[in-house]
Amino acid sequence: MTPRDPGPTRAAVVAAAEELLESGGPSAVTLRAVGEAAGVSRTAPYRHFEDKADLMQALAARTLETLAARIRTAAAADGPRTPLRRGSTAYVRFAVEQPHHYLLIFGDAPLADPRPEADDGMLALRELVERGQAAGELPAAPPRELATVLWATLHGLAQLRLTGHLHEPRTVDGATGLDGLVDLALDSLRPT
Amino acid sequence: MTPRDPGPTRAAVVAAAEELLESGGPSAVTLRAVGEAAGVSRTAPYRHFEDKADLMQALAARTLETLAARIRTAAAADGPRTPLRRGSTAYVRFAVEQPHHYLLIFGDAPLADPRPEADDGMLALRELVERGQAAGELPAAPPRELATVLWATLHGLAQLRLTGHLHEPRTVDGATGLDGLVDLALDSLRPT
DNA sequence: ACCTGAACACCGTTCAAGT
DNA sequence: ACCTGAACACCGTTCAAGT
Repeated sequence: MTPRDPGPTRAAVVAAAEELLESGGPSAVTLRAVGEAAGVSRTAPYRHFEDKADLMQALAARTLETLAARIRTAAAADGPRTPLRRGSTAYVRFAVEQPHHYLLIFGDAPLADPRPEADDGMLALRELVERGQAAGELPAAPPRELATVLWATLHGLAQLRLTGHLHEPRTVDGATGLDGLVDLALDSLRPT
Repeated sequence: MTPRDPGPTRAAVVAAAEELLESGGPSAVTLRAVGEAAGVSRTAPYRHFEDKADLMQALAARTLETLAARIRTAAAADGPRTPLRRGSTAYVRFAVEQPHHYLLIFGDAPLADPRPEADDGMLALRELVERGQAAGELPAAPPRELATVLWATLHGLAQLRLTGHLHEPRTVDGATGLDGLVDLALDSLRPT
């Protein structure tokens, strides 16, 4: 709580940025607003982050971990559907629930650091694919490439929806909206 | 050529914005730069467009038409591959060739007008799907939803690539990079 | 009707100065 | 080492004034 050592200020800055992003979207995250919400001046963040992009990347790293955890938790849960289907649904649901955070990690803005971890952070999807292949749910294509195709499909559905290009998907096969499209995509991916 | 009637100025503004977008990306498209490049003041565009978003939407509409034409032209061409595969490849190639224009129409920025034409502008993809179904290349799912899934996959591959999240896709089955992933996606979509 | 120049309310970032 | 306040170079947009 004491604003002396670097820890609290840095944590307060990150927390302020995260809250502003969630409540007001990316345009609400200005260093002026962040400083005010964190109780410091608008230039104080420069002592803890190189620039604004560096601060946003710290948020992105946290979000990426949360997304991977959601996928793995959903895949590990019980239920009539397969782990592949539960994990895929969890992906698009996370995007819809946290649109600004999702677009922060996979939106247009080129993250300063094109770190491979981001892709390998999508290792959770690779796990889903390998389980799906073992269960005979998916074609016997190279897992890495097949995971990329699955990622692209889930991301495409989510991003088009969040950006307003895909308006209110209709009910498909009893499932509603995006979930139904995810199921349709997985139904269409047949094993060899 | 005479800068008297509204036509030339408006056309010059659009042309200037288009050139700036292609050469310098979205951050280079400022009304000041547009005005200078068009030979008018920076506030002159306000006589022809409501605001900057309105100007960008005029560019987006043109780009959308170009993309649809590319898909249809590729599908109508001759070659060993099917129309579905040629059209799908043409989609991602357009995105890679014109990254800024592609992200203008399907990127994060919510177009002011969430017009249904954008989706129906993707009617070209719907046509591909219906031809693919008739040829026994695709599952017998509802064409509208299947076209959405195809769109999401192609868009996902393109957008992740353009934003740097998908770096240099490896060679897949002899085809290179993104084209190989498009082929893999279509290979995995099996008819019932 | 179209255009201009100054002005306004914002940004991110830099830097000399303080503790 | 950390923080501050003023300053700089940008934005989009508005508006009174000109032709």
